[in-house]
Amino acid sequence: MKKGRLQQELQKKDPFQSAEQEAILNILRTNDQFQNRFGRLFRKHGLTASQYNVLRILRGEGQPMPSLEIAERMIQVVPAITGLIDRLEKQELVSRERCSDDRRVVYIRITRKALRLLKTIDQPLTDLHERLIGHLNRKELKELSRLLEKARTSLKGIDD
Amino acid sequence: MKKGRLQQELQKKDPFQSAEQEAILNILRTNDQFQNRFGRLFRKHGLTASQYNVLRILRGEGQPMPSLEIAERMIQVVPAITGLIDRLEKQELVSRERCSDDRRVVYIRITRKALRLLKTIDQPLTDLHERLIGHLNRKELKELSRLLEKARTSLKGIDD
DNA sequence: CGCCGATAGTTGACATGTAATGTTGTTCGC
DNA sequence: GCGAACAACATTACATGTCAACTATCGGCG
Repeated sequence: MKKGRLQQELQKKDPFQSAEQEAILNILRTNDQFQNRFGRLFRKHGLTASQYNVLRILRGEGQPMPSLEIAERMIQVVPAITGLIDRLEKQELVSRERCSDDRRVVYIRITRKALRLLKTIDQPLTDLHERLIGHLNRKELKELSRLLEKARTSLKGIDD
Repeated sequence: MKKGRLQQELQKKDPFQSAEQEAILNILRTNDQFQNRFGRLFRKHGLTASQYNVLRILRGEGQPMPSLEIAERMIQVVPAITGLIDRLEKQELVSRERCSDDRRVVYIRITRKALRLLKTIDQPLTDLHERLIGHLNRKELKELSRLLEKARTSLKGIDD
């Protein structure tokens, strides 16, 4: 894919301006396209990607957990969780339970209905994973994970 | 291709049983965290990431282009573009121009104000790229890009 | 000409993400 | 213990992304 003349002038350096930029654009682009596929799969089961993530976290935890802890694991800002839980509750996929010790805390519990739903998604999701990057061999997959993990190490300590 | 029952059983136990899943989660997670940083940077300049992308595409093209072409390059569905352009127009960063040949087509033109704005973002953005993955050496960056590009090749022909 | 299917955009309803602000309920210093 | 700082959520306002359905054109074809 060619870059526009103007852009090349403004960023006079390598063809791609920098290997850094190229790598980052590749991450963003790959993510977008993968997210698209996952979104479609989840939608077929009546969920959105975020909703699925909440449920997956709850199942993984194995017991009710506070909203904030869920938010934390989702790398997301807090306010979004409230509405997310609202909608999941409306579908009877989770329930809210006030903690009696500390009445500020709301525990979120996954329902059996949700567990059944997740079970129907497990296999199609695994298949999708396989189709999306199953053509990379094991060594490539490991290397990809290693590089991405290394990339994220820069995030510690950058506040701005 | 389908995996055997063996893999299915293994799959249920350890969340990271497959290297595929691990790699995909790494992509999603890295993307989230990077997007966060970029979002903050753009916001400081009064833009969102999507808005910046539209402007960057227009600058790269060097001339007015139809809405749908912008949407296409952004991997996004069409309707989102309309609102995006609306808000950019309100900020006087782009202007709409009906094509006289084919009156269905709307050309989007970037304004000088927007070009000036982009110029003030160029350097901070380059710096951010550098901070985010500058700690990977050139060989690693190239390999990362190669793997991600290879990963995306699976997207052709999957309609599901 | 006049109708039909395709194309380019727009609009509406809804889920989500972000920031800023408000509400309770807790805890801690004095 | 009492009041202020704190913590856990909720609420509001706004930008964006998704799908479905609609409008305005365009291009052919009879």
